[in-house]
Amino acid sequence: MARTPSCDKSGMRKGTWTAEEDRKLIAYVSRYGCWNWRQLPKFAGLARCGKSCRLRWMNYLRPNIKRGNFTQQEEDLIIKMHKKLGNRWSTIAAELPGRTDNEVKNHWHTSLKKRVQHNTITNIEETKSRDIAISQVTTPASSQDTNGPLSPISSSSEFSSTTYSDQSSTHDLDDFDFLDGFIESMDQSFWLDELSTIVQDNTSCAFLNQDTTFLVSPNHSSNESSLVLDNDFSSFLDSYEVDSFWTQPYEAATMSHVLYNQQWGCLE
DNA sequence: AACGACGTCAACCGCCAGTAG
DNA sequence: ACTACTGGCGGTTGACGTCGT
Repeated sequence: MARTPSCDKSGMRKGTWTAEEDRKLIAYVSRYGCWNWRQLPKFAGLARCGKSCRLRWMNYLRPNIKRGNFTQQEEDLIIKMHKKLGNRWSTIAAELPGRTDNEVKNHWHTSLKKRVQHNTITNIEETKSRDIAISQVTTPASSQDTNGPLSPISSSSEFSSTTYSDQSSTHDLDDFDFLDGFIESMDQSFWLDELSTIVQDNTSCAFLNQDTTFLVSPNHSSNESSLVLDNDFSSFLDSYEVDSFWTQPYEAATMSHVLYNQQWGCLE
């Protein structure tokens, strides 16, 4: 069986995201989470591949993303960690609350790399000057004052302390406060209450088993309401020993957020 | 005003590791 | 052990804005 392409060439939008697409993605992920990025666009009503949605959410729409210029402290930390780790952008970004790996990577390539290269060249030149000065000092004919304001040694020391200062990071590594709030507002009782209401109203297709509560569609109505279990609905029912179910259609979005087990798996 | 060079950054692409069946 | 699939990562691209001539 051929592997399905990560992005469907036909009908999938590419390029810059519109405000409407952003709104749909925010609304969906904020409420239902990222239970499956590949399936998510269908439920969120987006003509995008899952990969594109994930990227947009992670790099731009996710709460607590810090926009704007990098602070001196952030830049120092990036330079220091890049020197230590290389191009491990996600690891570096993890030390910068609110910054994404993409943002850190871009900032490195557009700004910091040049600065570091320039400083390295400057440092080499200063080292050469210092060596020359030292050789002149050790020459019997020389009587220069090496502690003067233009001393290469003091200059090099200044470079070292300002550019590669080894400041210990005091960042709070727990950058997922928004998820804490998300979980608090959507605990298990929330889901069960929500579902019990639906079931009582008998307006949706749902079924229950001992451990898990699902809301599903048997593919009898519109395409929109039968996205997950179309192909193997009967075996799915069998596998969960369904006690009862209803066959009215419901909105696809409703179904997806009731799959709370996947929800917890995503957030853990 | 027009144009090209350059900088920025959102987004895409391909690859890889982990996982489930 | 193998295959299919997913999320994540880093490299790269291209659209857009800014600046200098």
